[in-house]
Order: sequence, then structure tokens, then C-alpha cells
Amino acid sequence: MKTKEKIIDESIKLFADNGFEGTSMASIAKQLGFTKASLYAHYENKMALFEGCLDKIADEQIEFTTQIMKDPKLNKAHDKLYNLLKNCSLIVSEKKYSFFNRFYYMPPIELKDVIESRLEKATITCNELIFTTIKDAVNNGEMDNQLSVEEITNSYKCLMNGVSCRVDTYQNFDSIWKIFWRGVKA
Amino acid sequence: MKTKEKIIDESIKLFADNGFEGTSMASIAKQLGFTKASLYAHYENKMALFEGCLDKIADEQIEFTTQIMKDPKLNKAHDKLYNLLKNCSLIVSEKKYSFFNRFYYMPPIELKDVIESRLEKATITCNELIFTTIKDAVNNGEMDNQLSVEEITNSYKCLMNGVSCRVDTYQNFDSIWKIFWRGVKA
DNA sequence: GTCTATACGGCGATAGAC
DNA sequence: GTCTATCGCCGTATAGAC
Repeated sequence: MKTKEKIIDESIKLFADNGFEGTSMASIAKQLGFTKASLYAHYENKMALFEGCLDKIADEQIEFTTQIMKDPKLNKAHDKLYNLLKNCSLIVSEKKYSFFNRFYYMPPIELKDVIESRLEKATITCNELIFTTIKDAVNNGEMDNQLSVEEITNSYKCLMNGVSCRVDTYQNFDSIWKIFWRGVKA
Repeated sequence: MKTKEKIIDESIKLFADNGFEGTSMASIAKQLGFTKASLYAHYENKMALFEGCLDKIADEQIEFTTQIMKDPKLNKAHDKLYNLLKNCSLIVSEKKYSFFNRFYYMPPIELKDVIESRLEKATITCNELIFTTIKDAVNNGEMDNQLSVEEITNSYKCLMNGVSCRVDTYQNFDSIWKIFWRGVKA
């Protein structure tokens, strides 16, 4: 793997744990086994490095969601949405997802605009994949057509936020899904 | 109001927006109209000030939840749980709640232990209030007794996390409640 | 309790040798 | 590309006058 990619990977972990202000260029360099001066040979400044992290996170978010929602083995909306939510709940413990959660939900004020613009494409793409899946399910009778597609999507996204928040709270993921599905099924 | 309380109130707002590392003693002092040296006359150091914020937030969390869950005007579990969730969703925009969310869900690693121990009492108390309400509702036939109290509580807490995450996302709070209630009602 | 002044360290960033 | 050395700034925290 190229040095620039290694830098991004380690930076994502450190930013996820310690935030933007809490992560120094020196600590990132140390983690990689060289000095902070060398870091500046690869990234012009701290913000450029951080933007590199945002872009990688955005790409992975799209890839992850697309892989599940377009999986040919998953035919029913039930299975797609269950798998997506389940995986969201499982992988919060991975650093890249706590990076996303930290900076998407609790951005430091001065970084809010950069973060939103760099993650915008990913959130739009993922939202569309979810919306389309739900729309199909309402139309083909898998979900109750007395509910609007917007209502269901909104509710599902709230669950996604909920299960993404804290690792330790959701050993009991299946109860969350069970009650959601009782609420939307035809 | 006493100076020490004013300091805590302003600190909560600044910590909520900028995090622990991102908030300097000087910026807190400036907000209050004096210098950082004066701040040290009231709080021994930054950590002591931060712990004061955590304690106030914990007290308010308990008071807020208790007020709704023990409100004599709210008889049904439906009304209590709806009101609690609705208020959670409405007040995320208030600084004290983004303080709670920021530091409870995304603590900087070195503060994790302090934060958990200072907020522990509040989360236990609030969880018990919710659990008891749901238990009563299952027992008196307001909720489906084919579901366990744990399942419903778990699911409800996931919704609370979800609606607490981001202000702008939930203009459409009622759809979230609607689908949850369809999932649990008797 | 408030101020000015200051100590001391860590930060982002750069210069210049190898 | 990596290093050591250094700059200038801002952070926490303290000393001491009023």
C-alpha cells in the first residue's frame, strides 16, 4: 500500500478517537513510525490530510451501502434493510464508522461546512438507495401501503442513527428490527 | 445567579459546540466578560470545570425525564413515551443536549471514564423510569404482551438515540413515533 | 475576585541538511 | 522523503499587585 493511503488509514483511527483538535500531526506521524516533518512531505497541512480522510470515508460509505442494497442474493426489501441495519450496528466498533459518526453528527463548528460538503455525495447516494428499496416494497405489497414511503424512510434512518451511536448498547439488535418490521409490514 | 453557576452554564454551551480540546479557558472567560486568570479563582483547573458541567447535565437529565414520566396529566404509557421522545427530538438544538450527546456518545478517549462515571446515575435513573413505564403498559394491556419489556425498552432507547443525533433531520418526528407505536401496541 | 504579566509546554508549519 | 532544529502562536496554569 502507498504511504499516502497508510497515512489516511492511521489518521482516520486517531481522528475518530480524539477528534480534530485532539489529534496532533506529531501523534499521527509517531503512529506511522516517522516524524511530523515527514508528514508534510505527503500532505500540505492538517486540513488537507483531514479532507483526505473525509473523502475516503465517503467512498467507503457508498461502497458499503451499495454492496448490500444491490446484492443479488437479497431479493426482499426486508432482507436488504435488515442486513444494512445489522451491519451498521455491528461495525460501529470499527474506527472508520466512529469517524463518520463523530464528524457527521457532532462536527466542530469551524469544520461543519467542509465536512458536510465532502460527505454530501455519500449521504445522498445512500439515502436514494434506501428510498428506492422502500418505495418498491410499498408498491409490491411487502410493506403496508397505508404508510408513505417518506414516513418509512424517515423512520428507518432514525434507527440507523440510533444503532450507530454506541457500540455497547446494542447487543440486542434483533428486538429493534423486530418492532420496526411489525410497524411497517403489510 | 452565583458566578460559579454562570460559569457552568456558559461552559456547557462552549463545550457543546467546540468539544473539550476545542474550548479554551480564555474563550470561556471572554464569554463571561472577564479574564482566564479570574476563572481559576472559581475552578481549580479545566478538568474541575468540566466535571462541574457533567454534574449539572446529569441533574438536568434526571429532572427532565422524571418531570415527563411522573406527570399526573399523562396517564397512558403512550402519552408519556410520546412526550419524552418528542421533547428529546425538539431540544437537541438546545446546547445542554448537544453537550450530553457529544460527550456521552462520542467521548474523547482520555475523558471516557470521567464522563461515564459522572453520567452513570442519570442514565440508570432514566432507564429505570422508561423500563417501569413500559412494564406497566405490557401488564395492563396497552402494549402487546407477546413482546418482552426488554425488547420494547431496547427499541425505544434506540429511537431516543436516533432522534437525539441531528437536529435538522427530524422535522418529521411523528412518522417515527407512528411506526414505533404500530410495532408495539396491543 | 479581578487584573497584568509571565512561565512552560505543545501545537502547526517551515528551513535546510542528507 | 526523511531527519533535526527552529519559528511563532496559543494553550493551561500561576504569581503577585490592587
